[in-house]
Parts: sequence; C-alpha cells; structure tokens
Amino acid sequence: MSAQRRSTVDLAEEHLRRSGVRTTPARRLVLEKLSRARGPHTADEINIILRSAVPLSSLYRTLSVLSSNGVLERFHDGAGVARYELAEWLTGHHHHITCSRCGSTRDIDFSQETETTIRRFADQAGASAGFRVTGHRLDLEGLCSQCR
Amino acid sequence: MSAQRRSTVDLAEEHLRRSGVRTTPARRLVLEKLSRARGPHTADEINIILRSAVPLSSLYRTLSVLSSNGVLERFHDGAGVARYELAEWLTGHHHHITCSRCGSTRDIDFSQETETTIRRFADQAGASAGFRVTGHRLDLEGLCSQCR
DNA sequence: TTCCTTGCAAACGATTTGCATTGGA
DNA sequence: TCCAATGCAAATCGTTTGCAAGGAA
Repeated sequence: MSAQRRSTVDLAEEHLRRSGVRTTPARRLVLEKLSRARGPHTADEINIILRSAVPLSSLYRTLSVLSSNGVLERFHDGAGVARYELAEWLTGHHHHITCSRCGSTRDIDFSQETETTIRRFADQAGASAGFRVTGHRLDLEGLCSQCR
Repeated sequence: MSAQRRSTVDLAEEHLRRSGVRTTPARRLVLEKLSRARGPHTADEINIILRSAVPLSSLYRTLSVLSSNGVLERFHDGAGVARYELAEWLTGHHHHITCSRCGSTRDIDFSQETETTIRRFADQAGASAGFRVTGHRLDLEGLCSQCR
C-alpha cells in the first residue's frame, strides 16, 4: 500500500485508540458527520442529521467523550447552547463569524501572518494581567449576505 | 451647578429613561453592583452579592430588560452559564481572559492601535465570507498568576 | 389611575445521570 | 470474558413564564 493521506476521521480514531478509548458506531458516526460539517453544530442539530440513530442521551455522552479526549471542541453560542466541532489539531486553527440576525455560524480563516500578530498581542496583553496565555478565541459578529 | 462628570450608573439610567424604561430599585441595585465589578458575573453571583435582595426570577427579568435596552451585555462562559456586564459604550471596549484552571474571568484591554489592527483584520476576513462585520469578541485563555 | 414591575411557584429546555443491558476488544 | 458503552427514564440546573399583587409615573 502506498502511503495514503489519512482522513480526518481516521486520524481522530487513531488518536482515540491510543488513548484507550473504544471505537464504536456512534462515535464514528458523529466524527464522520462533523468532519463533513461546515461549522460547529449543536447536539440537537447532530441528532437531526443522524436521524436519531443515536439517542440524545447517548449522543451527549459521545460528544462528551470525544471532547474530553481532545477530538472535539465545545463552546456555547449566543443562545447558550453547546456547539461542537472537530478540534483544531484536526481542522487547523480558525475562527467563527455569526450572523446577528439569523444566527448562522461559519468558520473563517485569518492569514498566518494575521494569526501571528494576534497571538503576539494576546500574549502581551495577557502577561500584563499576570496570565500565561495558552490560546485565544476571536469570534466575529456581523450580517451575512442573506440578511444584509 | 457645575458640569460634573456623570457616573456610569447615571448615564445608564438616563439612557433607560429616554427609552421609556422605568427606574426601579432592583434595576438601580444591579447597575450599581455591576459597575463596581471587575468583570462579568452570572445571575447567581449577582444574587449572592445582592444577598437575595432581588429574587432570582426578578433578577433574571431585570438582567433581561437591561440587556435588551443596551445597558448590559450578555454572553455565555465556558460552562454555558450566562454572564452579564455593563455594555461597552459605558465601560469602553475590552476583552476577557479566563483562567483555564480556576475559571476566573478578568477584563483586559488592548491598546487603541492593536484594536484598530484587529478590527481591520476582522472586517477583511468577514468580507471575504460575505459578511458585514459589526463587532468582534476576542477572548483569551490562559493560566492566572495563582494557578500558574 | 394606568401600566409596568415584582414575587412566588410552576414550567421549560438543554444536559446529565442511575441502572440494567448490550457489545467491543 | 470483562469492562466500557448504550438506551431508557428520571433527575438536574439555569432560565423563563403565568398570574395576582404592588409600585412608579
């Protein structure tokens, strides 16, 4: 077999295996769907995409396991609902932009140069508050093309 | 009377009055406490600070009124709990840094120059996604001096 | 007086958990 | 086989709401 590029899902599952976390149909299903998604999704949205193949309580447990093992990341949107997406080491560092009218959220990228600049500002500002900065989250708010 | 600098609370109340929103003890109390706070607080924290002077349900209504009238801003922390703080037009634009170990959140400022740079990046990146950017939120994560 | 606001209790919705059962390695 | 994962139902917890009583303008 020639060295083939591993899919995101494969990488994630290998990571889990190495952590001693079992691969199960539900986990694979969630990883597959999220790797295909354009942005972060709520448990409810994932449940709909999966057509309830995984009951909500199990889905939450799945999302919890995947998050605490570093394969997914969780944050809370403007309505306070948890949204999940593949971890940055699988997708690359990125940000979000949310439409303040319809609430849709999209991934967004900054140039490497911009990221470097932001990181430098962040380290600096954090240090002056006595923090060692380990990461940042820059979310934009605006009006999407449909709502504009 | 000489022109005296208006307090943040006064400014907020005048703003409310102009919007036809009544001034009540509960609203004044919440504004006073939040204007003294170092950072954003949850309803529960405010309730404790106020020693339950305002019942939780009324407190939530108060926070809701103040938020929807532009005097407070609400966001959800890492645990998904709503946190409130005075709106930016009252406190000035700023960011937050949260300790990933103890969860404490502090306000943090960037220089005007840095803000300008960030805003420029944001506008640019948003535009390329078809959005008109109206604001941004840059939250830092790190370890505070105690937890470091 | 006229609405708006409050307080209490009940309702809600997202998320979590207990427990018996099933299934992966 | 053995321990972890699942499904269901019930429990939590932050937050919201209905309704009658109280209060600001």
